[in-house]
Amino acid sequence: MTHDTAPSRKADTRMRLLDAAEAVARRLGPGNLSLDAVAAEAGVSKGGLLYHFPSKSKLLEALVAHHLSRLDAALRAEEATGRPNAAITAYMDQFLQEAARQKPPASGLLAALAENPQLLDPIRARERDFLARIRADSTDPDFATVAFLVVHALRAMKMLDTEVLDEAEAQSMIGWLNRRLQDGDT
Amino acid sequence: MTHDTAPSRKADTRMRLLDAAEAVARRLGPGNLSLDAVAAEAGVSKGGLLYHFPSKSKLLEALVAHHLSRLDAALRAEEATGRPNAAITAYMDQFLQEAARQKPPASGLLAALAENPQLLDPIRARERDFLARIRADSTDPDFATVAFLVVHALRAMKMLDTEVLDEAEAQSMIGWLNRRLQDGDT
DNA sequence: TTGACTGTACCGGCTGGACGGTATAGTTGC
DNA sequence: GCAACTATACCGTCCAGCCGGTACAGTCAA
Repeated sequence: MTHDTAPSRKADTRMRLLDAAEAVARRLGPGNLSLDAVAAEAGVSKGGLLYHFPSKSKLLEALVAHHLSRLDAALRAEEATGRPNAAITAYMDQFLQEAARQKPPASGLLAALAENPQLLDPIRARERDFLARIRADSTDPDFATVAFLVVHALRAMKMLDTEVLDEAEAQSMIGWLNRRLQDGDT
Repeated sequence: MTHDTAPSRKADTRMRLLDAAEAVARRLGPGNLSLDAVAAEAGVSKGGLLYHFPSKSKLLEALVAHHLSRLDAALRAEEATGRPNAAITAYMDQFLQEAARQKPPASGLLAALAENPQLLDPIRARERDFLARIRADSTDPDFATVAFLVVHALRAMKMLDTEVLDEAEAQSMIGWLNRRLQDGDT
């Protein structure tokens, strides 16, 4: 029970706790996230949880940071090509990949929002940054902004489990935008 | 202090309570909405609050219903003209009007979501309904869907206090969409 | 090599406060 | 005289954060 072949037991437990927090938030509702429930879900005691995250706020903060770093890493790689419209294209691709993964990105984010809206400040800042980059390197800033907003809406719907458009419709929507982007009409 | 020129004291108090709930949700965060805080904000005793809404769940339900009825009334009126693209045009106009009003629509909705995501089911259903109508009476369903999603994104951002685009940018975005709709390009 | 000591990772019980809801007795205005 | 409240007290539950442990791996000195 005390072997340690994994790279880091600590990092693994941290990750399990973050995953557990998202699962619980999705199951019980963003406002009903309790530390006890998270600990139980992760198979860790409450003390153990508080060892890794000294307060609930820190846990939610980590949840936001984790979400951000995943998105950011995926984007920077794709965006580095430097072609025109690279930023918006990467943004759309990233969404498609994220959507294709079975794991619903689900919202520990909503739990963070429920507890303290300020926790989402980093996300707001990053989103503004994305839009600026998207407009900067696009051939048609207005249209690129439209594409950005469409992706934003699709993500928001997934987060809220809304499903106004199904998977296929969302994909065809993205395809439609991509085609317009390459045609470059004004 | 005890004048009563309004049509109904009961309805007035109900409205004040709903407004107070939204204000508190915005100030304390959606997950920190307490009945005591709402009663205090509205200048009503806790007993009075529970007289009108026998449980917190009922209050949140009423918040959702209130939001829905306002949106619906505004839309049906504008949509009744029967012209092509009437639905999506009405949807966009409605957003602009709502945005122009000083009152941030703010989200008692988020409070409802935090407590129990199922409370938003009526909103999801209505949103699906809107999209269906929008596609049905539009000259270019794909483009109408894009417009719908853009408005959706702008609303979501307002709700989350994101402000990625400012008022003027949002308006110019809507204007851009409107122009495309009237040109009727494929 | 052994025994004292240290730091890390984690356990689980407890407490104090917040909050939803109940109860009840009184008050005001139409 | 009833509907629409006010005022206050109270109960039970939930929950964040705290704290005193435990297990164990590594270190280092004698």
